[in-house]
Amino acid sequence: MTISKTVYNALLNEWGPQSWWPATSSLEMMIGAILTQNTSWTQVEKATKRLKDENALNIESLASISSVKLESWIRSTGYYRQKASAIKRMCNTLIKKFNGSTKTLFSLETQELRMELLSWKGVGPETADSILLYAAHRPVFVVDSYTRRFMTRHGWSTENEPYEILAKRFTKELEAEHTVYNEYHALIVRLGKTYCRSKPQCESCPLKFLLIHPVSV
DNA sequence: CACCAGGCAAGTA
DNA sequence: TACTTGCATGGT
Repeated sequence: MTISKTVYNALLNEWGPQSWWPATSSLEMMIGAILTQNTSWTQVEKATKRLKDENALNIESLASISSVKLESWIRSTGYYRQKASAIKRMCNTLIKKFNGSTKTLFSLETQELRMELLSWKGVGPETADSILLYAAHRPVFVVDSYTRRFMTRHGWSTENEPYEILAKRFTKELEAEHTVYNEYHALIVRLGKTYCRSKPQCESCPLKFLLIHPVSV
């Protein structure tokens, strides 16, 4: 039993499946992935609800509405000008290159799809991999700030290691099942939100019975 | 008041 | 390649 698998089992046993990604369509998931960049999820929920209330959560609407309108609807998520233009560009690309359909986009092979997503301004490694995992159901591991902090604190990585190296550390030890990567990432985020913020609460952490000693910051 | 939240791109050396 | 800076609102 590898350590990463042991941690996964412990977290899943503690909290059960997290039912990520909380979205009812691929497009909603992709929009959410952009909106949540460096922003708390409650703000994303607010913005998403607004888009639904405005009946604008579809590719055609988002591609054609005015930037000013879209910016005002997603204002609460911060960086709203950049995010609005990223969303509009994404929808225009879907129309021009992929027949206005996320299914056509997702017919690409995983590596091709990753390259395509990364070529979109406003989509970096985490956003691309989130889309690959949670919308396209590909077996990739998402490394976010919670994952980095968790790995650093427990001696699984030193600081400033490249994104792909950290992701590999998980994928090497786990079976290549997208459902496992899905749950694991969501569980790490929950762990980080609950016990592993800037002020750690190791005494009550569900991992405390494992002999994993935090190593400072 | 400071600090943080499910990052990314562009500029500089 | 490796650092630095701008983007921006809202909650604690």
